[in-house]
Amino acid sequence: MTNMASYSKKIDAKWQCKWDETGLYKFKRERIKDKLYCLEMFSYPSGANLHIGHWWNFGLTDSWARAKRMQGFEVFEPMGFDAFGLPAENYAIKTGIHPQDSTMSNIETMRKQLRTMGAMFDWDYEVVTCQPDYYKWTQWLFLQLYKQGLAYRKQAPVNWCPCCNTSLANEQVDDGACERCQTEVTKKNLTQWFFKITAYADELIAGLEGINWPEKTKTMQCNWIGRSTGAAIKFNLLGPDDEIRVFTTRADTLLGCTYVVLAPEHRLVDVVTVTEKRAQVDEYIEYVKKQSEIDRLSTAKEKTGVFTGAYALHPVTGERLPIWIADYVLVTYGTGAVMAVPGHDTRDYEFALKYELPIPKVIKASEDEDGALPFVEDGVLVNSGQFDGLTSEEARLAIVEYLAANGDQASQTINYRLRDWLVSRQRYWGAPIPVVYCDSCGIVPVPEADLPVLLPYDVDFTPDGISPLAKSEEFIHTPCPQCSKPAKRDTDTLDTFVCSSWYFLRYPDNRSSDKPWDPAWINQMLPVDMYVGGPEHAVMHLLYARFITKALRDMGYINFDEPFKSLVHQGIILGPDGEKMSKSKGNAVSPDLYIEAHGSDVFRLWLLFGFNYIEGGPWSDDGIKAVARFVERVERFVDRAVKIRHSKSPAFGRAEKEVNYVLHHAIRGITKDVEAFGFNTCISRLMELMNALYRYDSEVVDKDGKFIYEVMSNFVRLFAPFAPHLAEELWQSLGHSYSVHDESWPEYNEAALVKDTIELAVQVNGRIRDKIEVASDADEATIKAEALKAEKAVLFIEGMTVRKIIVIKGSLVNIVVS
RNA sequence: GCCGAAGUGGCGGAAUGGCAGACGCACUUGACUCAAAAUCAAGCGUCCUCUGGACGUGCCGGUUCGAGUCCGGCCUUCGGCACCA
Repeated sequence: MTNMASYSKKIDAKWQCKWDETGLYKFKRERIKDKLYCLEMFSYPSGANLHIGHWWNFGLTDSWARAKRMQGFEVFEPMGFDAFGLPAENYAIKTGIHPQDSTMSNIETMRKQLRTMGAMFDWDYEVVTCQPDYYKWTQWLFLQLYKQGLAYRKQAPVNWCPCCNTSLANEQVDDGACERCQTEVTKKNLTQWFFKITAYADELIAGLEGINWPEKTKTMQCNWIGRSTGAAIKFNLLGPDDEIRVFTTRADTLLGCTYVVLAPEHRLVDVVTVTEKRAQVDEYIEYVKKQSEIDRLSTAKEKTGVFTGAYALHPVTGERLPIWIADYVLVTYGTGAVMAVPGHDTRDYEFALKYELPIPKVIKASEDEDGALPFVEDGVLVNSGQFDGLTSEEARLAIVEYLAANGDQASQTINYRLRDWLVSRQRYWGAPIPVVYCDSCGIVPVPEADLPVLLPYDVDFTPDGISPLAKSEEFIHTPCPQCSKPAKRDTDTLDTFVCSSWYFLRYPDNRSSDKPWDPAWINQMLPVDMYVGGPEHAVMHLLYARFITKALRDMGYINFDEPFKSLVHQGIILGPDGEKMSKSKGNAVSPDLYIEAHGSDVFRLWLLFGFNYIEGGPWSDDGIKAVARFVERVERFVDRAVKIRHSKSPAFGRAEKEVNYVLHHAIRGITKDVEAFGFNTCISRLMELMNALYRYDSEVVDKDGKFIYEVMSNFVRLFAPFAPHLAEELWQSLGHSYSVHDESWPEYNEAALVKDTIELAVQVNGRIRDKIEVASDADEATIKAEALKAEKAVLFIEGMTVRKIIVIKGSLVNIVVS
């Protein structure tokens, strides 16, 4: 018996040390030509130990990257921390422990824990977003966007989370509630900084074409951007010299417009409302304000509105159209005003019925059909004067053209659902916005030479809706960079999504101190070849990162258009109860006990084997023992292979051929499956190979020990990405030299996959009746003849006429009879 | 309401239009053992008149020699969008 220690976490530690000492996974910059940038979404340093989600994301992606490394790629797999953000600040409010202190100590814990995972992270390239050497460049990024006019400040009603005490970007509002704490958001009028992501709306859609991302994610981004083509049409007011601009995708229904609706918050409401209606209108606006965002957006709710007493003029007929205000028109979409066509829009229809407004029909399904209203599809125009008889499609062009020619009253337009990205946050634990306000000079960006604008340590961050930095006298007061007169700093911090929208650019050049990165180097290292992270970032982070990349490209700092060439979303491992894991629900499962008991590779193997990576599912440890058993089987067989290694080698016979077949079948399968993150089948193939080896050992008396040793060596190579520590140990036990991870990936041999004889199923009329054994190179005629002789098949053929025989090579024969 | 994905044994899950349930878990039986554990071996979709056969991948239909897979219609679950003009 070879004296090998059986696998445990001691083996993990042993090899982790060795890897560190030998710098095994250090990225070799000179091999840039073969680089493969494999990135996992970096994590927020929360206090607790690593959870299953981290393992699932980092550990399994690492297995993918390890396979790639063995296939000859120089893998760049960095790790870092998205360290700014609310949880640390909230924790501080509760406990008095400063975010800086808790974050840095959490990071230390996580670093240690991540090392025990045994991933290939190259810590030389770590980034920590809350450190001045990182956020200096986050601020730099802000200044570049500002210079380009892509960062601007405006007063607007913004989403406000009363619980987080801060404003939120549109993307951070989920069903009218704060994405983070589920508190209902309210509106607040504030002057805030925005990034002009809308300037890239079209390109953000177009860029989706060329990247290897899940279709679902692309669709989500596309929907989020919400591009719709239509027309802008002007309605002059009766009386005041002003106009209402509306956006519509249905200019063809213009002649059916019987009133115009403004959102209650629309600028013109105040202008048009007549004196007699003023009280009613004001009252209505008050009523709307009191509605919650959720109620306001509910489609189920009955629409309400009020007549302003004013009229607009129909751009074609000149007819007087009453101007209403109603809550079903949103100030945030389009122009905040609509032309109401009750005959052909369900919402306008409902509203018109309720307030007894006329509902004419201007579109028919076809010339001779006459359906009920509202009819919302395209059709043929009627009651539309000169436009009668045109199809909707034709009319959309004709009507806009006519109006354009007639005093520039309309134009073709594209409208987007996407809003500019609000980046100001009234919180402490973030990167300060590098801007100074001077009474004489106005908005003055902090000169790049003065960066970083340091986040002060001693700050009262009690949440009261006022930015904590505003309460720091030492922070706010600064001389104006332009005129040196006393001025004040911006007291808001940047949305943490700003930090994470460029970190992948910093990793490869994380020590650069005079510029954020060296463009020549970054242009070689990027784009990221494989990006793996949760589907919850499908719009927010991934859209922001794409936008920032495109903006930086336009400024000449990088030369590529898309940051992430390929993207995979891992599934979510739920609690054993099928609910999302969370501390408060008490269904969180910690990996630690499993690792303590079985070692990190067994835990990793179980994650790989027990679930589908893309789908995830409820946690269960039912099979972890099976995996531990498998590992023991593997260890025992390594001993066995070493023992019989020098037994005499008979001719390479049937039994050896069978084992060889299973080996090459496994190589082929694993090579293909690992590519698509199909890890569970990879482990299955390895189990099959192990089963075949045991079968051989117990059935064959005259063993070919040298061959079995070779097979086992290949097994360990294939095993290495999935059980990195154990594989090193086994590799050593086999007598090979360090390191198995520097070995090349086995290649399969077509010839080994060709068996001497193969079993074919014999079907009669598509139902399996018998099996036959034929030579694998048998021709069709032979196979047909054999099939017709198959005993059990004959019973079903007798007395029938054979119509056709279909032969599927290597699989089956179907005899069609009648 | 619109868009998309999914639905396979008791369980996790496999199946380029070609032998459904690979690989495991759980379970049953046997070997070894004083016994247990471990290990090894066998069985394990349902039903029946059981050396065989019928049925079977959410439901109903279709295409095909052949459908879990393709097409049409439904049901359920999940995800996204939703008074978006």
